[in-house]
Amino acid sequence: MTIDFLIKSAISKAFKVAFDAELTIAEIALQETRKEFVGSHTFVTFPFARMSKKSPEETGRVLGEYLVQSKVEIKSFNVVKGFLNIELSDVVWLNLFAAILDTPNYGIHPPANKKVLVEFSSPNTNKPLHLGHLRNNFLGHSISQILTANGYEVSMSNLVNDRGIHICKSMLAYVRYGNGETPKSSQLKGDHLAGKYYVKFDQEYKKETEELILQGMEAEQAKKKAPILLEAQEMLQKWEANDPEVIALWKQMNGWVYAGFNESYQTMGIQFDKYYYESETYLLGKDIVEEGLEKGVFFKKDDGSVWVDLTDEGMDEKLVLRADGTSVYITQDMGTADLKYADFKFEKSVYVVGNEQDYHFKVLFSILKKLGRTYAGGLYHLSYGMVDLPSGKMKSREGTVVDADDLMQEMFDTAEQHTKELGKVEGFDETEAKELYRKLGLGALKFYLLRVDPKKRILFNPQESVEFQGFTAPFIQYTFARISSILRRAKQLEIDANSGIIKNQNQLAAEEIDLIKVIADYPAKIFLAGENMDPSLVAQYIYDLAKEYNRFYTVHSIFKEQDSQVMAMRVALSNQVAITIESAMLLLGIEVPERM
RNA sequence: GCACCCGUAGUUCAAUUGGAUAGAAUUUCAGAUUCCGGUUCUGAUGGUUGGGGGUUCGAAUCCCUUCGGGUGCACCA
Repeated sequence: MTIDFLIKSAISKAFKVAFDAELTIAEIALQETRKEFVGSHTFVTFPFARMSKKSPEETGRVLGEYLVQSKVEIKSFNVVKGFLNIELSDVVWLNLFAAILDTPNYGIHPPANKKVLVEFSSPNTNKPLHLGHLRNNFLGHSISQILTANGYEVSMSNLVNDRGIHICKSMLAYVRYGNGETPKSSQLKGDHLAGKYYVKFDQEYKKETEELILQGMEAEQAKKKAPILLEAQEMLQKWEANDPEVIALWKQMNGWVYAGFNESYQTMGIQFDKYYYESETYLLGKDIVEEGLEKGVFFKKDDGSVWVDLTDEGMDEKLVLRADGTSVYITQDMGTADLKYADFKFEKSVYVVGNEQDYHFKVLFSILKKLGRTYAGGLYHLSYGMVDLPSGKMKSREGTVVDADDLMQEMFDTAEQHTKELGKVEGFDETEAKELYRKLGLGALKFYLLRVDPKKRILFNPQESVEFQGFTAPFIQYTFARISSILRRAKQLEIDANSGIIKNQNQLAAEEIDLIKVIADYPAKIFLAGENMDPSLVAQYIYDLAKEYNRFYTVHSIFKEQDSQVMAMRVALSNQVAITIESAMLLLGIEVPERM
C-alpha cells in the first residue's frame, strides 16, 4: 500500500465518520507540502468546506485529529488556513527507503510491449550540423531514453534530406570550383566540405544576379535568371532522370557528408536504428492522393490540382498534388507516415521538429485522421523553439551560425582548462583525461540545452553555457564524483549497507527525510517527463536531488558517526543518490565521472 | 491582414497544470570547514507576474481587451 493511498483512504473515511459525507478516494488530491511548513503531504480543504459544513480551518483540524488517532503512520498535523499538512512518522520513511534499496532499476518502468518511433535530427546533406541541430538531437535522444524508461520499446529514426535543389547547389559549385578537392586532400570533414561549396554557390549566385541587374534587368527577374541557378535546376532535372554522371557525383558527395555526420553523431553519443532518405521517399504518397479522392477526403480543381479542405477545423484548403501531377512536401509526408507504420507498427510516433512547422504537422495529422489511418491518434509533433544568440537570430547566409563540431570542441577545451586549473587530474593518463573532458564538456552543453521547456526558445549565451556552477551538469557531476569517493572509502572500511540495517532503525534527521522524499519522487518524475515529452523536468529533478544531497552532506558526517547503524544508513543513502543521479542523467544522455 | 506561440527579480529560467508569503541560478555583499573532495554549504539584496477588466474561497496559470516580441500563411522542403 502506498503512502498516498493510505492517507487518501483515511481522509475518505474521516469524511464519512466526522461529517457524514461521501468523498471517494478518486476525488481526493494530495500535494507536496511547501518547504516552509512542517509535513510532507498536504490536503487542501477549501473545496470541501461545503461538504463538511464547517470552515476550511475547522475541516482541516477535524480531519487531522482523526488521521493522527487512527493511523500510527501519521505522526502529526498542522492547519494553515485551508491547508492540512500531514507529517509522517520516521518509520514510514525508513520502510520506504528500505523498499527503494531493494528495487532493482529503481524508477525505471518495466517493458510494457508498447512501441514508439522517435524521428529526429533530419539534416540536409549540403551543410554541416549547427547549434539548432544540437537542440534537436539532444531532445530526440533524451526523449527516447525517457520513453524507454516509461516502458516503451523505442526506435530512433533519422529522415535525411538528401535530394532537391539545395543539394544540387552545392554539387554544382563543387563541379565549377572544386578542382577535385576531397575530404582527404584538404583534411576537411565531408559535411564541412559540402557546406563550403554551398556557401560558394550563394556568393556566385549573388554576383551573377547583381551583374544582370547592372545590365538593366529587373531585380525579381534577375533572381530567377542567374545562369548558375538555371544550371542547378537543370542538374536537378538530370538527377530525377537518373543521369549517370550527376548520380555518381551525388553519391560521392553525399558519401562524404555521411562520413562527416557519423563522426559528429559519435561525438554526441547518438545512434539511430533506422535511416530514411528522401531520395527514396519523395515519390511516395501519390497513391494516397488517389485513395483520398475516392474516399471524398480530397477534391480536384479545374486545373487538375488536388486539395484538401480543412476549413471545418479552422485551417485552410491545402494543396496535396500539383496540377502537373507532381507531389509536394505534405504528399511525401503522408506516404512516409504509412511507410513508417508498416515498418514499425508503433503506438506512438514522435516527430522532433522545430515550431516553425507547427501548422504543417497540424495539417498532416488531420489529413491522416480524415483518411481513417488507425495510427493517426498516436502521432505527436515534439515542437521546440529556436535557439537565439545574444546577437540575434542565426542566419547561415550571414555567417552567424554556430557550428556543432566547433562548439563541441570548444566545450571540451573549456572543460580541460577548468579541470587543469583545479589540478584534479593527477593520476589520469592521456585517454582517461580526454574522456573526462568529453563527459564534462558535452554534459554541460546537453544540460544547458535540455534544462528549459522544449516549447520555449532558448537564448544561447556562450559564456553561460560553459559555466560549471549553479544549475549545470558539472555541478551535478561533481556531486556524483564526491559521492563516488565516499563509496570507495565505505568499501575499504567494509561497511555493510543493506536494507535490513535500515529497518532496524527508528529515527531520521530532517535532512535525511528530505533526501528520501526527493529520491521517492523519481518514478513519478520519469512518468511526468514522458507524458509531457519534456526532459527539462528530469533536469530540474536531478538538480534538486544533488542540492538536497549537498545540504545533507554539510550537516551530517558519515565516517565520524559513532553509531555504526546510522553510518551504514548514510552510506546506503549516499549510494542510492549516486545511483539515481547516474540513472537520471542517462535519461538526458549525459554520463557521470567517478573522479573529476 | 489572418492564424498559432510567448511576455515572470538586472539577466537566464522555475512554479506540483487553479492553491499557501511567486522560487532557483547568476551578479553583488556578508558568513561557514579539527571532516568523507571548497566546482560545496548558509544568509542578505532584488517582483505592481507587460497594462486594464472579469470569473471564485483562491489567478502567473482560465475568459475578454490592449500593448510588445516571435513564427507560419509557396503548385519550396
